[in-house]
Amino acid sequence: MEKLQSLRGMVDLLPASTPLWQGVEASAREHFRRAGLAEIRTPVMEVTELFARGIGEATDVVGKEMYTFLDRGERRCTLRPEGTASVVRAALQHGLLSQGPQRLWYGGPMFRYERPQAGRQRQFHQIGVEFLGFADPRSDAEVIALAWDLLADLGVRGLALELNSLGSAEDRARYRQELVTFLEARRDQLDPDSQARLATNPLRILDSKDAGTQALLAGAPTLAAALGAESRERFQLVQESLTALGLPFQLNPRLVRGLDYYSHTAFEITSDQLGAQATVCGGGRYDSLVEQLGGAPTAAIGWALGMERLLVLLAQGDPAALPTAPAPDLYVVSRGERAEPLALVLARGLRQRGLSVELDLSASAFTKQFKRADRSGARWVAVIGEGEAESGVVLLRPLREGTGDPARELRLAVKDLDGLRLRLG
RNA sequence: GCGGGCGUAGCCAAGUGGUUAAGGCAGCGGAUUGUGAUUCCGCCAUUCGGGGGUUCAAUUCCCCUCGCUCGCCCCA
Repeated sequence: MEKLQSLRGMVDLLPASTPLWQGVEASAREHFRRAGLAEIRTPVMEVTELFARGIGEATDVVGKEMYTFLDRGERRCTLRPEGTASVVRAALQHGLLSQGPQRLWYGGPMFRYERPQAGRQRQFHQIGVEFLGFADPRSDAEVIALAWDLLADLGVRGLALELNSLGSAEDRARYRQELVTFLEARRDQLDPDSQARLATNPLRILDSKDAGTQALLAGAPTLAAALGAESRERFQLVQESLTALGLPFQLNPRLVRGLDYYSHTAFEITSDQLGAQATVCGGGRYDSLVEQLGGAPTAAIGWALGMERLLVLLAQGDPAALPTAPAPDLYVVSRGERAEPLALVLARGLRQRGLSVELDLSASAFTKQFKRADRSGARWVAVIGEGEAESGVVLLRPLREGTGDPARELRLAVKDLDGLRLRLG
């Protein structure tokens, strides 16, 4: 029989790595708590139209990367490829925005049908932030600082913050026209990918990696020059706020980002330690999305952070700084017909009092049980053998500090759970 | 979707066209039926990702396929 395996690009997170995930999640939660964000959880599946309309038909994500299928009711469904569209949909559906601006965060799996490679899986995980109803340039800085501080707090080094402004929808449309006019005249000098994008998504040509295309772009009209006075001033204010916060950023005029809904501020936090997929966190302003999805015009900005990519960076840092699985407070060994039930009761009683207790269920020789006790990393081992069962007294021996010192061993009544709890705490 | 590299046990890994596929780690059992270092002994791949072909004979050569991996595209 063929071995059953997980689907391509869908990876298991094994016990060895879950403490690290939990550590990152806990840290993110704490940062969000301090900044007054509320968590929102949306379904991993939505009607396809949400993404088609929200992200943009011409984008690669919608065009070729979505997991889309018909359910039993013939509805066209899609596994979410990103979080923003769902969050906006949920906010509109439940009238959240009529209660005022929303500072939200979310986390969870996203799905894109792509060829897996370093830092990219088909099911991957994002933590994201969406500020709905905030137009002030300071909100851009606040949102970006949230990502930056979280990453810094996690100990990630060597990050760069890249920043650009895509201008208003009108600026973009005007620039798009200028760019297309310029490039159409030089179409044959473009690489094939860029030629195709000329019709579908011309701004994306700006961050083409093709050397010839980049050379050509050196003489092209720039996005920065196409920004209207208002957009320019706004971008200036964002930069001033970032500077006031001490965030070092680099202007990257070629930073465009693939999703249609971005406007004004666009940013990425990148690392040169990630291989081809350098972006750990990306985001920007999307002032037109809420309206596009049927709501009132609402300014908004957010970002998403790739968990897998972040973990790659953490793994490159100091291993000792990473969270590992916690050791139990106590390991209980027992042997004998009368002892074993007592050990079971003891373990449960101490757990009910808040201790973490691992119970040896092997019924093997004490030597074996002690080896396991030692390897468990527990601070104490509790021993119940025939003698202890007879007298109703459990032997507690320290396994870490004070180990080997008979004076540090304790003997307490098995039934005195509160007393045991106190000594073991 | 396209290109490169790689698939021998849970992990690392040697190996050869020819009887029983090294070794290490981990695991399990025992030496030690009341005590955790170390050490010692034993067990742990009817099989070399899967299928087909060549051959007297294939893990080894050929083809296909699947998977992993790196890159392109794109994104977190």
